[in-house]
Order: sequence, then C-alpha cells, then structure tokens
Amino acid sequence: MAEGTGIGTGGGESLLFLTDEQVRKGIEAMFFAYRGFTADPDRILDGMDYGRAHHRAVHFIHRSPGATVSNLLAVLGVTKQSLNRVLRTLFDDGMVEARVGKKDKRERHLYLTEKGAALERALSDAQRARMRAAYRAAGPQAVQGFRMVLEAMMDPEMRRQYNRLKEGG
Amino acid sequence: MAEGTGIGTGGGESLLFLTDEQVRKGIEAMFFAYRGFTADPDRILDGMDYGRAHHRAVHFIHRSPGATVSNLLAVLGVTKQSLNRVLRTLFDDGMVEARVGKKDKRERHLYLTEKGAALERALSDAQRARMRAAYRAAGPQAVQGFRMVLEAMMDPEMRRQYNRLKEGG
DNA sequence: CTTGGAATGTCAACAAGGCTGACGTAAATT
DNA sequence: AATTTACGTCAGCCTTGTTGACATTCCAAG
Repeated sequence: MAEGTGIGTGGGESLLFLTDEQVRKGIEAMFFAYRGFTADPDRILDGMDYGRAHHRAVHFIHRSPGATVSNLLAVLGVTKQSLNRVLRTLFDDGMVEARVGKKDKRERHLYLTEKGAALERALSDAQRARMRAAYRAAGPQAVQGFRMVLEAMMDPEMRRQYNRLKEGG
Repeated sequence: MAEGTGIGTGGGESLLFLTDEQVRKGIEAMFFAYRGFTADPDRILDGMDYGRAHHRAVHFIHRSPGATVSNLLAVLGVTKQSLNRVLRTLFDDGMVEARVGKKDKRERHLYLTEKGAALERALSDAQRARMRAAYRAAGPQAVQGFRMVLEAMMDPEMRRQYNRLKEGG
C-alpha cells in the first residue's frame, strides 16, 4: 500500500525484503522466537506457584523500583484486578513490598525484597543467557537491526513506555 | 559470564551489545513488540467468536495446506484437546475442511475453505501491514539482523519447524 | 469544610485457552 | 491376532485475562 516511494531505503538493496513471503517469514520467526524467549523462565516458574504474569510484575518492579501500582498497570497493560491477584501472592510470599507514598499517601510504591530480588535474578539469568547467546551468534550488526525492527513494530504508546525504561536504565 | 574470549566478533565493534543492560533492553523490546505484533489481528478476532488460537490454526493451515492434525500439533506446540476445541469451531463455521487421507485413512488433511481463506487474508493483511511498515522503517540491513537474532533465539525443535515452513513457502 | 475525583483494594462471576487423565474407534503395522 | 498410531471426546483443573460493583483514602478545588 502506498508503495513506489521506498526505493533506495538501504542503498543498492532490492525491495525483496518487503514481499509478502518475506514478511510472512518474519511473522513466523516472531511466533517461534517468542516461544524460545519465554521457555526458560517458564520452566523455573513451573515448579513454584507462579506464572508468566508474576514474572512480568517482578521484572518491571526490579526495573523501576518505587513504581506505583498505576505505573505498573500502564506498562503491563492489564486490569488492576488482574494485576492485583498477582501482586497479592507476591506480597504474601514476601517477594514484593509496598511503601505508602510520602507525598501522596494513596499511592503504593513497589519494591522487591531480598527474596524477590533473588527470584528476579534467577528468572532474568535464564532469559538473558538465551538472549545473550542469540546476540553473540548473530553479531552486533544484527542486534542493532533486531532492535530497530522491534521498536518500529510497537504501538506508539508501548514505544513510549519502552523508551521511558530505556532512559531510566 | 564466561566472557573474555569473544573479542572481535563483529569487527571494530565493542561488546557493549552483550552487557546486561543491552540484553535487558532486548528482552523488553521483545515484550513490547510482541504486543504490537498481535494487536491488529486481535482486534479483528475480537468481534467474532475467535481468539488468538484460531488465528494460529488458520495461519498454519493456510501455510501448509493438507497438513495433518499431527503436523499442526507439532507446529503449534499444544495438546490435541486444546487444538481440537479450536478446530471444531472452525469446522462448524465452515472455515476449515478435513479430507481423509488416501494413503493412510486415519489421517485428516486440513484445508481452508473459501470462507476460511477470506478470514486468513483479513487477519494476515492486518498483521503484515504492521510488519511491512516496521521493515520499511528499519531497512533491509536491519531486517536481516532481525531475522538472524530471532532464529538464534528459537529452540532447536522450533527452528526445525520454522525452516520446514521456509522451504515449503 | 465539603465535595468531587483520583488511586487503590476487593468481591464476584465469567471466558479463553492452556493442561492432564481416561476412554473409544478405526486403520495401519507387525 | 495383537499392537500401535492417528484422531476424537468427555470431564475437570489452572492461569490469566475480562467486567461490574462497591469501599476507602486522600488530594484538591470550590
């Protein structure tokens, strides 16, 4: 759609990478790769009472310590009821603690406990190991391309969330 | 971990792309991008009685017409009970038809009907449009890198499935 | 000071889509 | 004839998402 202008995007390259077939392959690559992406942490979570939802919560609390529940809702894109179910078990198990906001006492700022940080490390190590291996296998050039395409694939709102985290890191 | 040997992987490039921070960003990019990846077809499916599971089934039946139920199970990585629930509704709605195998009459070969093909096109168009836009924005170099990293991220078994489809396409 | 609205928690009910286990049937294989 | 394979199906369970309704707490504006 609205083609004909995109010539010369990369240099002398053809536009072969925009054929339906090429795009389809990209779609399938995303599908299969995402499975690998989640496989290792899933295996760890499996033994415990936790699932992928817990992993996500723990990841982002680690990433943005002191984030409020609202912040987390925005990043995760789920309902507060859904998130709350997850957070409750994490509180109960002493993985996460909530400190009442000093300025605004309605807000609850979320932090990992030592125990929670240990869980985060375990999950993260497993996932990073695979990612790191993939990065190493593909090389720096490829990694840059990987990131570029992924960023371009996000919804604008998600891209904002993503970039906010990038800075903060 | 176990670093120190990988110098010179890409040329003059630093190994900055293998820092924990860099890898973390890749993980988050995957997370947010996958949301975008599924967002458009999800919106279409939402009106109908269908979900992501139906999309996946329809996609791979389109991709490999005449595939057996076993084939599909292997690609999708779910149980037959789970797949069956989905296939049943697709049969009932006249989206998919099953032909008994000529050689082996136990097998049921799956095909999209006209109606099913129309659904596939609708879903696919939406998803491809986003993917195509991302490809165009990032350029051919980036697309190649994107694919390389994703392939390296897959489980070996998944990579086999993926490559089987690539040839067949 | 009262009131509106924001931030949060919680109860209840429900749906999609995974899973396991058990069982049945037809067809192929040994 | 016996076994294995491919497939279907019933029943029940779990996670994680949803909506709706309602209570609490507190900031901020009138």
